[in-house]
Amino acid sequence: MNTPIIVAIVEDKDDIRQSLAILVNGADGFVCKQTYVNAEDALDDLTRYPVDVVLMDIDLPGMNGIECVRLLKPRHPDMQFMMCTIYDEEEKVFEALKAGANSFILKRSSPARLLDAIRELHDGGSPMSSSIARKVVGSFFNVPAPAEAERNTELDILTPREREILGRLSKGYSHKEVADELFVSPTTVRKHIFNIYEKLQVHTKVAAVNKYLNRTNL
Amino acid sequence: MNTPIIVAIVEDKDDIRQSLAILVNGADGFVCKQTYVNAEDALDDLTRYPVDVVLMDIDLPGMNGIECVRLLKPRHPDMQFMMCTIYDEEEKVFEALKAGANSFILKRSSPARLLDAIRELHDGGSPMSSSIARKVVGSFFNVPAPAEAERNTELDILTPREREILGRLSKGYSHKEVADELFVSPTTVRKHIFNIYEKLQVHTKVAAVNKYLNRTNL
DNA sequence: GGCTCAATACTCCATTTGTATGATTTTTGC
DNA sequence: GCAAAAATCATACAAATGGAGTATTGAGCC
Repeated sequence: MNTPIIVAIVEDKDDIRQSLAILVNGADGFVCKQTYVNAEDALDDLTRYPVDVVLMDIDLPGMNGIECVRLLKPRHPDMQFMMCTIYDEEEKVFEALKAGANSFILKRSSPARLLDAIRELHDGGSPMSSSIARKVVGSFFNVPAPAEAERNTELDILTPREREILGRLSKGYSHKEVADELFVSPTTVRKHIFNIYEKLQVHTKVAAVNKYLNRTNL
Repeated sequence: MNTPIIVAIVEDKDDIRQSLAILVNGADGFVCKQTYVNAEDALDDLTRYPVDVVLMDIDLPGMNGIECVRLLKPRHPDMQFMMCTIYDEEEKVFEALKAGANSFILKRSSPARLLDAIRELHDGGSPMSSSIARKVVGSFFNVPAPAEAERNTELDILTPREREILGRLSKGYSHKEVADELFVSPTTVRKHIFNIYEKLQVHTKVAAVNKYLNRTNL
């Protein structure tokens, strides 16, 4: 046995998370030292301390597992994400695939099957529960139009001008730089920003930009 | 065991075809009375006498297995096609999926796995060898493969502590809030942030967070 | 006409942040 | 054990930012 497969678990339910950890740690060739009860913690920690395979629950309090994958995958393309779900909800599956998930299993899968799946995933496969695979396979038959991304309705309450300014803030511009670009006074920009903060219920640039970029609950 | 799953086999190589038939007929709940050595015969016969599941070789003399599926599937939408192939050739996989194939397995799969797969297929699943699934899954996530070479190496030059602080900044925290969370003085946090700015070549929080979140090209 | 809203603009003030310089203690790699 | 890297803290100053109040103009609506 050479180096074990390093596994992380993101699952809010205590019993399930612990069972999974025990299963993984009890098997030869696997080790799991990183478990998380929510996506926020996982995102933060896994960015800094990547692992080989992440077992990610989809339905998490706060940020869901799919969002978490969407943020983590670009940072660590080699990290493999196995989505764990109770039901094979169609939309979720495709959403997760687009976010960069590599594998899908139903929680009712047997322990042996789960371990096999982790190994397969680590070896470059994409193990999937077959009912989920059916949905994916079926999507090819009817040439699906790539669904457009879900918008953030919060931004709708902003005026066009406010969105324009917020967009520039998201690039890291200062008040003055935005003002120069839009040919208005810095005071005006500040007033707009103040109004934006009120509408979005934030108090800092970074928080506002997070909402603008749909990263509301990092 | 109620009604057995009726299986047909389309495979030009005598030894493989016969082994498969023996395997299927020897197992409880399966029966295979229809085997074909080419796509033309299968097309003709299966049109008149449909079965539950068809094990279809892709590389056949004359008409290939994919063409055969393309013609048969519309006539019998409930008939399930399991493509059997030696290599997981990418183009072939997608071509077959579009033709209406439901399942994919590599010929080197174990007999037990094959029988499981047939049963799953009949039960509405789409069992796939995981390396094939990987191709399918990968087709959804269109990151031009920053596999290893051109990763976001910028974050690698940060120390763990710096990444930790940057992570908190990305949530919209102020210097003081970060300091309180990490039990250090605000001065220390500011020093870290300053060092981060130098390494990332930025001068504001928003710009740093953008790099952290890989959003360089807004 | 009167009303509302968006966009523009100003002032004043307190706080936060960015930059610079310097220093001490821990950790880590060889 | 030593040298390098990382983490810690301090002081100081200038710039940027967040917050509050006020005001003018023009567009659209009833």
